[in-house]
Amino acid sequence: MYERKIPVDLSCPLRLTMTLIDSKWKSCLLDELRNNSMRPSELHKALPEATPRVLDLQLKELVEDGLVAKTIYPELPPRSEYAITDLGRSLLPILDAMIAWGEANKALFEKKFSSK
Amino acid sequence: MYERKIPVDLSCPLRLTMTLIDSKWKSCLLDELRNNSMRPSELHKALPEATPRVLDLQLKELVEDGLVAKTIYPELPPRSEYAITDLGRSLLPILDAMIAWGEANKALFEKKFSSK
DNA sequence: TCATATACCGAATTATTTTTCAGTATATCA
DNA sequence: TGATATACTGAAAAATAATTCGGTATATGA
Repeated sequence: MYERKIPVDLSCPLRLTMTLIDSKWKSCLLDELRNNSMRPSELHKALPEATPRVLDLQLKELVEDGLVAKTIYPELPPRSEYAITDLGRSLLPILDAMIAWGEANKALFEKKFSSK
Repeated sequence: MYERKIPVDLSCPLRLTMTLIDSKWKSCLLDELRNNSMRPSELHKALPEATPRVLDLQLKELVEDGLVAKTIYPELPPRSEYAITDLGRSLLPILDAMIAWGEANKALFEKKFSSK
């Protein structure tokens, strides 16, 4: 796994919160898990633009950070499930606010980003 | 300026909102500007860990995205000021929620990130 | 036996962001 | 004159994140 060379600054609570969720798919993963536990293959179906690899990597970090819990069922073929934790759930109001903001302002940015 | 090769997906309002603020210093810049317009040198004093270069680059993007407005005073030595716009201000409740979350959960992550 | 589904992992490559460094310009002040 | 402060820029390098590809394992069912 990648070892950071420049340490994250924790003295800024904003940076701390951002650090936990600002990877490409983390916020979407938390949003998907808000209602149900899901298996990796289901998450991939729900977020088809993400490669299974990146979901796997980011789920692992979410688990490390305590926002998501992983359960492995010792079956074959293998089965595992990811569930949001209470800590992860406590971020949902923030995600909800971002979703609402994005919906309210979507039109403003559609043109702008089409070229980006 | 860097030209994106992989386009940003706008169909997800969460991704849209994240995209606008998830650079290293953008959220901190918006937070600094909430009460007063500030000059680049003042912002650098307020965020001493950020290089002037990166603040400059990210301010430019915030201006492009309409979250911050720039005023240039035709004086010498040169003076310019950055102010948060109404659109930028509408993100502050989200930042406030992130700040509150970060403060509430800071202790949990202090050890974890000391090695990261 | 062979293909399938499932979850996972390693490593190389590519994409993106941030840092670093060396500049530009110009009035003011010592 | 020469140092200073201010805002800004270009370009290369370094750091970080994401993508791509190929491989592991194993029971089940054809």
